[in-house]
Amino acid sequence: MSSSLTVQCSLLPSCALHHHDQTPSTKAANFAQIPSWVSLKFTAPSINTSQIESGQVENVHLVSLSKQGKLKEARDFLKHMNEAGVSVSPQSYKCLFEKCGLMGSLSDGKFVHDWLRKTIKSPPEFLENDALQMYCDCGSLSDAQKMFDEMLHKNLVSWVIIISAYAQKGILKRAILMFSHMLESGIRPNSSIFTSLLRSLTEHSLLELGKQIHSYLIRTGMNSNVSIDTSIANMYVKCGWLEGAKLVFDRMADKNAVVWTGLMVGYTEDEKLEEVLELFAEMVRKSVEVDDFVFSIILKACAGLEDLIMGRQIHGYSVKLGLDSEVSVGTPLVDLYVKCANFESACRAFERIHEPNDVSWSAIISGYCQSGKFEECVKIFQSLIRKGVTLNSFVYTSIFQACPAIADVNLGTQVHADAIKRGLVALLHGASAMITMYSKCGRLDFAYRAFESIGKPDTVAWTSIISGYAYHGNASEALRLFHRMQDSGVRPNSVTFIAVLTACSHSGLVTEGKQYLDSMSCVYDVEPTIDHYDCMIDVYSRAGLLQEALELIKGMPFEPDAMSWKSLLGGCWIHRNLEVGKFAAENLLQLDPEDTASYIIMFNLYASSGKWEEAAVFRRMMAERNLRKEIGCSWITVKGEKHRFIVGDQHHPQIEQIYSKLKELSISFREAEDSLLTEEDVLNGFPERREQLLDHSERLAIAFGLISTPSNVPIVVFKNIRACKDCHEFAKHVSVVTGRAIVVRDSSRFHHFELGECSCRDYW
DNA sequence: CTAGGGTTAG
Repeated sequence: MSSSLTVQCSLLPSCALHHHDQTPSTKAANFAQIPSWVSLKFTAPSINTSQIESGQVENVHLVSLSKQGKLKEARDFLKHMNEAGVSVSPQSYKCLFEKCGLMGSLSDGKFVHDWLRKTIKSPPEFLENDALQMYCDCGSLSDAQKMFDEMLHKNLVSWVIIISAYAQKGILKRAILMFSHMLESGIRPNSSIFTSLLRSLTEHSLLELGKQIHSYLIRTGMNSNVSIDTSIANMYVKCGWLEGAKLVFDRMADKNAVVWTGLMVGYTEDEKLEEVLELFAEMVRKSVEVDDFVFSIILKACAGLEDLIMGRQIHGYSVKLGLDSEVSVGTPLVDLYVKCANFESACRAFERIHEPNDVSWSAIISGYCQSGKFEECVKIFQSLIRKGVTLNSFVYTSIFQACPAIADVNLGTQVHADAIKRGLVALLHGASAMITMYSKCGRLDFAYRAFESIGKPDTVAWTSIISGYAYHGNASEALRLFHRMQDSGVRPNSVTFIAVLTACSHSGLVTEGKQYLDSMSCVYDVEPTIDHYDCMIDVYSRAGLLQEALELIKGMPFEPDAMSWKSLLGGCWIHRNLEVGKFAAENLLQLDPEDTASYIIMFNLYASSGKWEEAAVFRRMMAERNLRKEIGCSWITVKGEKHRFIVGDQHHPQIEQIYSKLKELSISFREAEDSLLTEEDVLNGFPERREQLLDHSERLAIAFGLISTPSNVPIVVFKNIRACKDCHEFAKHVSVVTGRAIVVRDSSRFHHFELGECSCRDYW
């Protein structure tokens, strides 16, 4: 232990913590191992004390506490150090101020500042500036201004801090006023103050101030300096004035890779990705030295364009320069291959990275998620947690997406708890993914609580919860939320309307649906797309208004796509309309011959009107085209363990009890007489002869739930395909005779069965 | 000075 302590101490001065990290880095974890009872009078004989300055261990511990964000403990420890006569190093103060600012803890920051003033008569100027920065970071400009006014030794940095703070807060007049005060007070601005100042101008509203600074620099002849011009160009990029940036850029005699990168970032943000490729080509032509930053941005552009060919060329170039194993190049490479749906290459690129960081991990984990490898995605995440690897909020979003895919709400809840512990849950992107996770895992109640816990939900969060209610078949609540969203001043976007129209469609709200579609453009300023028209076709079709649906298909301002015909076809099946069905299926088969829906519905439409020969054609076509992708199955989680069933399953250890339960339940239940072909039958091989539907996977799972869970909890069953009509009726029946609530999530939505009724009101 | 990862839908 003694030697390791010495090593850790020597790490201290150079150990910089990444500012964006919310969690301790792996290096900081070493400091964290120093116990809080660390001796204040350090006299252990085994330690070679001559190598350790007095107070060094205590200061290491103090830094450790502050880096972990344990500010309360740090305050206590300051007192202990004082009592023990150990002095606090400037480095420790610096760390404390930074962390207080980062965490926005004004009270802790003030305490530390008071402590500093109390214990050191004339603190070094840089510490004063750190305290000033802390007040600004905590958002208290009044405290900052007060301190600034009292400061005896204001230097250039002090001015930059306060002026930047006003600029960032959008208090421009004050920032400019302070700037002129600075000039009056005889401070001679050097180029670094301008680069710092310009760096703080990061949004459109600060463009004017940026222009003023720019013109000041021209007037005083301070431009035409590479670093100043670079800063100006990048300021214009960040303030959204790309043309201005380009003007400055074009006039620069010497251009470094930095300004090229900055400009490419600007074009990327403007979604002008082709131009980014051109700029890169120009860089190569002009033999500008490219660095890893250049690769980051150019690879991002390739990823955005899904241009695998160009991406591979640039990948090759980076290998030639020996840069592909750098995180800054390897990570965007991983993302490029993920976005181009080339998971194998993504893995290879990842393995080349020398020291993957949190960003690299989130890129590869998102890759697992996006290529449907949900189980592996979660396993990797769990192993990273076990190893104590630093992760950030981005990873959680991927995990929240994986949870509903593997239908594991327990896992989702654990991940949620873990994210709370790390203080990563408040970030809005993750919160929306979390709402969706809960709703897709069957816990709309938790989804709503998660939604409520967000202080100011944005459009995406609102859309998540509205979709949740639509998905669970509660249209009125979905629409109520949609209006609440507008009342709170949040504007709907294109996806919000998909959710709203879906809610209408699942509840037969035809008039409302049409009104929403028609008002999108003029009232909400959201242009409808083919997807919205498809939703409306679905509304008409489900409601049995097939002619209206057909007219909309013909009259809409888009060419119908596969979804248009699929929605119509679905309606034809619900309302048994063979004529329109034939027309819809012909079109759907042309646009997407792989979609099994056309075959199954057409088979059933013909079969139900007694035309068995015609029906057989579709069955044969489907068999010939070998359209069986995945096996239809259902599963239920009991005591944390997943039990999976397929049709006619005999493998479960309790299979006898399951079947006898099913027989018992079937006594009073009559199967539908025209027994039809279901998706489950098709996916699991065509049955030659239709027998009882007793052994459909959904029923096996429900029966198992009945015999293995307490009677007061709902039975939650997941299946990977759509519920068949008979099983749907069966579930209703079971909910009556057993009095149990049953929840079934099929491939498209949730069904809540209670006392013989389903929340979908037989629309699905 | 400059970079890389994510959210809502049928």
